[in-house]
Amino acid sequence: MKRKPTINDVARVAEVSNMTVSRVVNGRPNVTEDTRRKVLDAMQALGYRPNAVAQSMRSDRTRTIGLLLPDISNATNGSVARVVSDRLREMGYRFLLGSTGFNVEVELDYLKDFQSGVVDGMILFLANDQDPRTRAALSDISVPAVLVDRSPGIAMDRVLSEHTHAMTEAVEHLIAHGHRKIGIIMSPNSMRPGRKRTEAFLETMRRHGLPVDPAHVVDTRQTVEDGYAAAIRMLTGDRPTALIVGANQQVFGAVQAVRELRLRIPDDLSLLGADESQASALIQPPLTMIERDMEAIGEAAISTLLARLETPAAPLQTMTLPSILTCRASCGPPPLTGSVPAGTITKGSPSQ
Amino acid sequence: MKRKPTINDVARVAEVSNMTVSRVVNGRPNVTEDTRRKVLDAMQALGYRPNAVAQSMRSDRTRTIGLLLPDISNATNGSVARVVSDRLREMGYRFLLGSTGFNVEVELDYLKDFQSGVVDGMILFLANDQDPRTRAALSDISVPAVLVDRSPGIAMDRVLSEHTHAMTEAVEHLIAHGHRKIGIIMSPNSMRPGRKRTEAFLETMRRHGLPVDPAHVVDTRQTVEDGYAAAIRMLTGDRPTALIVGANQQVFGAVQAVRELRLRIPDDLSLLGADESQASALIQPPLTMIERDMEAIGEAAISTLLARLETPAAPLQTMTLPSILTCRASCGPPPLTGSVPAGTITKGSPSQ
DNA sequence: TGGAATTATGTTGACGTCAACAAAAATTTT
DNA sequence: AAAATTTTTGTTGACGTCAACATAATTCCA
Repeated sequence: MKRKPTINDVARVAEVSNMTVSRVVNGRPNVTEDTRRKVLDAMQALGYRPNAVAQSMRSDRTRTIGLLLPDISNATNGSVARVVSDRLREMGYRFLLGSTGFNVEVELDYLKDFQSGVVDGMILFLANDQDPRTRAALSDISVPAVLVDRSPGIAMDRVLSEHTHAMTEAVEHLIAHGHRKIGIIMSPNSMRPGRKRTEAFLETMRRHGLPVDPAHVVDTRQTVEDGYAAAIRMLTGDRPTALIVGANQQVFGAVQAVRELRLRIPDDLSLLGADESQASALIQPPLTMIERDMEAIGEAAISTLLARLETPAAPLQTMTLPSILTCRASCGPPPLTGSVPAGTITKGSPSQ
Repeated sequence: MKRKPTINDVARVAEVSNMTVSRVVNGRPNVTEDTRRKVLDAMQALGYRPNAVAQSMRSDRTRTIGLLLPDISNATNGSVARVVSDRLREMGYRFLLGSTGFNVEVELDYLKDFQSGVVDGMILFLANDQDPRTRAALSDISVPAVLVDRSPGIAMDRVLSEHTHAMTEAVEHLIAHGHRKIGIIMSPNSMRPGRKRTEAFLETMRRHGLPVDPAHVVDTRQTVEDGYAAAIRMLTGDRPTALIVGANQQVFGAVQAVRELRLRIPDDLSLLGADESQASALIQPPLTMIERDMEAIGEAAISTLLARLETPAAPLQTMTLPSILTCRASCGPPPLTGSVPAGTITKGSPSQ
């Protein structure tokens, strides 16, 4: 593994100046076919590759984008990463990844690091858009950045998901099935999806005059384990007849909890999930879910960012992408026995 | 978003030389507490961050590692990426990701790109270790690299999985249950796991004197769709009584196929999967699987690579990590009716 | 207190590339 | 064939940092 040849080495071998080599490398005009040949031969002979670091140094552009995600091992994040990777490669960009583990300190580290000149721009799926340190870091950022589904109240380019409609529809779907006691497990308020979805849930329940047991509204970390623990707790004792699990990984934990408690879906419990598109193919019965197209979100983030790099002075942009409720087989009428209050009439359930 | 301050700007403000600033930044000794204070104040005031590109230029080290994976959206790859990300961050490295989509051309592009000085080393989960172009690219690589579970026959640092034992055990597990017609769906021979596992399958069947229907040995791309298609094809008509699905994503497709064909697991078909650790938690019944600790593999790759960076001249290293067969509930005796040839005696099935 | 030893700070140049300008060679024009 | 133009090639310096060396300031000890 010998020293890498530089443009000067090529120049020496080809018996031209380094500038001529540079012209050949960059496909500039005004080089004789003859000279070009000599240079290409020399490059070939030496196995020359332009040094990207030196190029970045000269041009002050790295052709690298940073992507910050809470957890790359999670398939939802993974599909974002894939589309980001693919699109960026097509556009001739490299791609620096940071998996923050939902940890604010780690996130702040990455935000700092990405401002040391290693990336031309960044796409941020933050773990927390409310922490004052994060907000401070965001407000004097020195590199173009696109925020994805977070709203820290700082003027930035953003790609948002619409959460309110879909959650409202989801809750009303359950209500239409006759549910009155509905529980929700959600990611923390420090993330926009959890915030918006919980808000929409509470608001919809309120509008329908349905009481919400505080013990049936849980926000917790976005992991299988926490989803499991929350579901176990909520489903033992005075349990709801329907459960909304609003964050991707948590769905898996909740399903596991339901199985262990020997509850049948949807006979004993209606389960309504969110975001984890693979789950629907795997879990029996297929889950009714609030879904969003993570790949489209990734694409939107990239095109927003690349547009920004192209036109730094353009006005800030916010794109909003929909969430949709996809009905499958995990929701039905509540069980007639058990915790349904006497006197309640189960309304005819709509076709699922 | 103003021009980024340089070390010289800090020097001017602090009324010292740039070298003094450099010393402060890098925590070098021989700086008066007084001067250090002045410099730190100036850095603070200007919001100075050292330019990583210039540092790389100077030191010829980027503190960045490249990771090449077939598909980052896949949870198995994702968990590798996570551990790589975490460990590298701890060690003060950045992390450049390439998701190749199982595409050799893309892979070659990345291999070239990663040799332009943007990374200090790379970890390679190649899509193909047999393609002559890939092998050529690997044999005159100019950056330290660790190959993960690939063996192109080129002397390199490697982290391998042991496949033969686990697959042999898996096949014998099925044989002990009484299966004689066993099918296998596997990733292509261009990847070591597919190669080794198929070999072990065939060898074990041979040793037990069991015939193998060529239509029951399929290798195909490592996707849900291809796993589904292969399973549908194999399970209609003269189907095996047990099916081994040896590549992670394919398992999901196969399960879907089994459900659509209304086959019960394990009553109608024994199913034995591999690698997809999350599947066991999600799929009912829990699948008996050949498993390996992808995080350990990721850790091993990193420590091998970092050791190489530390000691470039050390002898090449190969680490081998185990696969283990974990029995759950998806394998049982073959159905008595149907395709079991007359006269065959089903042997007592061992406790699963 | 003066000179040696130590500590603090500064100056120069190089990493590899390429823009900007400069010079040389080839081509066209008159 | 000399001048003007165009095309090809070359030279210099700067991007930001820091090692190596150089110098200035301080401390130490006889």
